[in-house]
Amino acid sequence: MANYDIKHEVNDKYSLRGRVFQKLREDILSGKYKEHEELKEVAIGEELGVSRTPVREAFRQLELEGLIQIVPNKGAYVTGITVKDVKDIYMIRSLLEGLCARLATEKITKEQLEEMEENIYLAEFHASKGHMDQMAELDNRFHDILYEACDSKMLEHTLRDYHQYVMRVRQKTLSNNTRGRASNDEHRQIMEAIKAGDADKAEQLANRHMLNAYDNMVRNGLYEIYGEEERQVDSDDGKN
Amino acid sequence: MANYDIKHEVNDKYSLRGRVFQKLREDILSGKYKEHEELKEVAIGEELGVSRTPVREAFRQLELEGLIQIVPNKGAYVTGITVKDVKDIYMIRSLLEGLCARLATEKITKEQLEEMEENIYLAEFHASKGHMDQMAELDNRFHDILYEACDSKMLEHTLRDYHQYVMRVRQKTLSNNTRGRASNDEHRQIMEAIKAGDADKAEQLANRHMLNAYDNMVRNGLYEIYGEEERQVDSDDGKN
DNA sequence: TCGAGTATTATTGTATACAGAAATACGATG
DNA sequence: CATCGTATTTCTGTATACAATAATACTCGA
Repeated sequence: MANYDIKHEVNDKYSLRGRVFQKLREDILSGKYKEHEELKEVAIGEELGVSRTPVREAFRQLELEGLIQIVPNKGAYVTGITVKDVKDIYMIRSLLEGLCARLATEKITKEQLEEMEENIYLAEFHASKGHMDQMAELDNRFHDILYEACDSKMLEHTLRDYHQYVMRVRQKTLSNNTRGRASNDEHRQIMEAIKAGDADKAEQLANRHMLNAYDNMVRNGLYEIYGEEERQVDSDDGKN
Repeated sequence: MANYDIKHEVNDKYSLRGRVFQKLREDILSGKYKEHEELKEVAIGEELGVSRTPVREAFRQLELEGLIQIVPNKGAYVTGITVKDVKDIYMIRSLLEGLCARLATEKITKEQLEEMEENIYLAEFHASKGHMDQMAELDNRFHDILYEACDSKMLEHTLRDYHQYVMRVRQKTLSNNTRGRASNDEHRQIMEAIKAGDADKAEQLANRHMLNAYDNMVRNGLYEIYGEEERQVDSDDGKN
């Protein structure tokens, strides 16, 4: 039987629809389109030089990703992320990253483990140099490896979704160096627990890692700036 | 600021696309379209008396829901659920339903609590009568209330997705009456913990509720029938 | 001046037409 | 008879045309 297990992210990057989808997602995540902004099919289409058809299809996908909301016969609006959403996501991620680490302890391959070690090593280097961009990228990659390593496409998919979602909040403004190092230290601990085959510890550490990231985010001003629950978040400093 | 919080399930049931989407989802979940079966746009369109446009848009949504997989320039294929997927989902749900119950303990409204009590009461009645259809419906509704009650649209959304996903497996073949009653008993315990404001207990009970449902599913033959990991699941008896 | 009702416009929803890719059938050639 | 290449067919991908709906502007009367 054929293996239909194409990498999820592929999403047809060579079709117009795929490109529109990716472009819009990026623009929403990067903040080009503000919360509650209306996206008009023709306008987007003209901007990207395509007709409404691929735009509409991309819209349907973005809606399911939770990035926009389509009101029938009215329009498509960029969904807002509230402070509470972010909090909820970190709660959920805390549990699921824990589970992921637990599963990864059993399933991780030698290659994945090696890439993890390398990732942590590299991150240390960049931390010492203050290269925040690379830090962020390595951080993302670390979690990605973990997601792959758990060997559960369901869990992987969910975690990726959430991870991507909160990246909206992290945006350009990267975390401060202090959290960057602490985060990397936590990565190392998680890695070592996995390496040692201690699933319980790995789970617990991954769990805390998320909660720490959230705490840090809160301390760094998310709540001070956008205090009220209903307020929308524009950016933050949380380092996961 | 307008409240865009439309009910998630609405999905535009009065547009052609919405109807196509729902119909296809139902047909996939009910097993009318088998795993790996190819869905052709024109065929579906003709069957439902609509053009390809709404069908295509529905396809894009179904893909994101994970029910079909679209291969560019080739076609749309019904995705398979492996036994491992089901297992993973129950693991994930166990954690998240626990969290959901915990949150609900704080946030549940009087109306929701009342509906829950009514639900359990009714389910008891139908259990005694052997009305399996109603039991299944009430079971779904119980979890739905819980999802609403946690007051977290992120969590609610994720749980609904998973819930729907495993319903594919449950399909027509409903659980045996024994599990139905046990399940309802567990619902009652969860409800009572929530009512008593005991979040820890509610979490723990909801947690176990999922694991029990999974165990029951396994005992009822899921693994005996479709023993190998890679095998696709057609149906089962798990009662969540 | 205000408001109800209506015309107008803008935008989404759907159907269809056309283009391009993939699968299949077919036939020439060795 | 096998096989490669090419026509044919069947699909999906995209653009456009048309219909329906919602928002807006306008007119007329009180």
